[in-house]
Amino acid sequence: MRTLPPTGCPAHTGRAGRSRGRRGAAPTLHGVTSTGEEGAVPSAGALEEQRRIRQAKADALRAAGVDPYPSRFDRTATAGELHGRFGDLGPQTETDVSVRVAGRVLLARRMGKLIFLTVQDDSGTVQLFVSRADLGEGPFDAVADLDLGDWVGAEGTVMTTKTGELSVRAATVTLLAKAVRPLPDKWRGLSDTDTRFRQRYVDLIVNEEARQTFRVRHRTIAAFRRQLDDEGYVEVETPVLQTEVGGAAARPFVTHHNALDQQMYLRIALELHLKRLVVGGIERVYEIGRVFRNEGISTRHNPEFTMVEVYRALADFDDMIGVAERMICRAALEATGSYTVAHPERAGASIDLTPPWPRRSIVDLVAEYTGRTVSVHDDVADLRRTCDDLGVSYEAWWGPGRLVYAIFDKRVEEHLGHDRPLFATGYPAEVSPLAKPTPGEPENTDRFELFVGGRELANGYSELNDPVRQRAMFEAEVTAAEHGDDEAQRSVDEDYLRALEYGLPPTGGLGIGIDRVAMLLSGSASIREVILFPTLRPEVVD
RNA sequence: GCGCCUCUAGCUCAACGGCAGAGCAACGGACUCUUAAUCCGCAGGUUCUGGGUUCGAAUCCCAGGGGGCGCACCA
Repeated sequence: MRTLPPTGCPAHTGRAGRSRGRRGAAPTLHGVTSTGEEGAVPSAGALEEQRRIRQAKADALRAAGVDPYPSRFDRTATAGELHGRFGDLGPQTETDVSVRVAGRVLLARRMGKLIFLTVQDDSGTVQLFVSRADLGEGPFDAVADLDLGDWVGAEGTVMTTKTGELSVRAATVTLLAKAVRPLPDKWRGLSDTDTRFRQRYVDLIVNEEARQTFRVRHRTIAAFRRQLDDEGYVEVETPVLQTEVGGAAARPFVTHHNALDQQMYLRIALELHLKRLVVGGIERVYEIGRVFRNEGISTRHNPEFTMVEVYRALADFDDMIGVAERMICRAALEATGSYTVAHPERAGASIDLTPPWPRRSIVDLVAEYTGRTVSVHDDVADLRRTCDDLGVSYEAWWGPGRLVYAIFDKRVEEHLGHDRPLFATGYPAEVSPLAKPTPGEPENTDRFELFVGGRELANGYSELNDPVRQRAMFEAEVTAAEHGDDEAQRSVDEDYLRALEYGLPPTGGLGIGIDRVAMLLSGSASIREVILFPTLRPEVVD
């Protein structure tokens, strides 16, 4: 193992340490804190006191010629690498392997002339063994002067302590960045959810579960990309800012472009642009991107969330069921290593993701869970009575398709996918304006939704590619909007129809809510746990 | 939007009509193998804000604000 030359100056952090514990030594901390004691100014409180003290340490270092925020540090090993390479070293072993590690000081155990620092980097934690005999008095005092939260770099040799703890016996310790705010309680961590989300950086420092959740999210997205790449798809990016939104039923966010003096919207779905690309000949295409829906916030809804939408020429909804299954199964294996995941809401229960997943039509499911036989061919009056019986509310202008779907949505979905994922199929055309009708049955479409743990995770269908029928469906949406459905599309997307008129091949489409998959695979009960910075009310700063 | 719950030191929490407290963090000190180190000492408060009831309010009431959960919304 190579020993690195001592590029760091051993006295680096040592200088300022002399200001502590030595009578009459130059820049004392007290000299800096002696301001702001006026009676007119109320006590700044414990936080201000701690920040003042830490800032004074940084100022004292600077005055002594040491930069408390230096530029770089040559690290040769991470904590994880050290545990991987030296994890089986017996107790009280000294090696001559020299390494340079860096990270944030999480814990400090000061034992007089010996200090143990627990330092955390991206890969884990490792202990620094700091001896006054090794460093000399000044540098040692500087280490004693470090605060929890400071970033440090250390050069030293790999060793284990009497109790077998893998450590780096420090020859030099360098302050890399001074933290002037204190960390939360070192044992209890940070639990206030509002603070955890607003100050996610602190959450990530002190809560391993938070770090793990976002590792799962990253692996999920990476697995989706790999699977689609393996199947020959092209990843693209389409506009977020649009003058006309469509592809989903949702209220959009409205914004304004100054130079064009044009009202614009943030997209609510990826669908219509991706299908334009299939028209253009990109036969297998997908996008992973943020969509925005101006709706309520809940455990399962954030106003901006991430979807992957996938379109494949010459395929139908049945093919897309396979794509969805392969993507989510791969994500489960790569993110968690298992097809068995904890049920998000039922303590102790688990869900088995082993493919293939069962399929049922929504009318079968309605019959099973409500005991009612319904059909899009039923009279509206009969369906309304069924809704009344089941306590499902509806609007006067709804046709049979909306009524059947409402029964399924309100009384059935919550029961689905608790043991295994379930594909529900056979959705009414009235609620599926972009889906291709089932052959010989124009009131229904070749569409599916995937349910896991009572939640909708994915949605897909054989894409409607007949421009005449698509125009009729759009016009029906505009009518619905005029009836007060504020989630229906308000105008006919003429450019999209023009694209269809150039010929969209038979195409299967699929959309998966990535946040919900991340929730499932990370065992998170709230969508806010899987979004780094979820939407919150603005912080009140006083 | 509606209902219920919640807000106390930097963090995690007590006190629930009668002197606002503890642990950790901080600060001063002891300590050369600790593991949330330990020990001694010392400080830190607009009890979310504003009203009200009361001899007396962190505590009870009203209004407002932040947050959580549920409902509604979310093809």
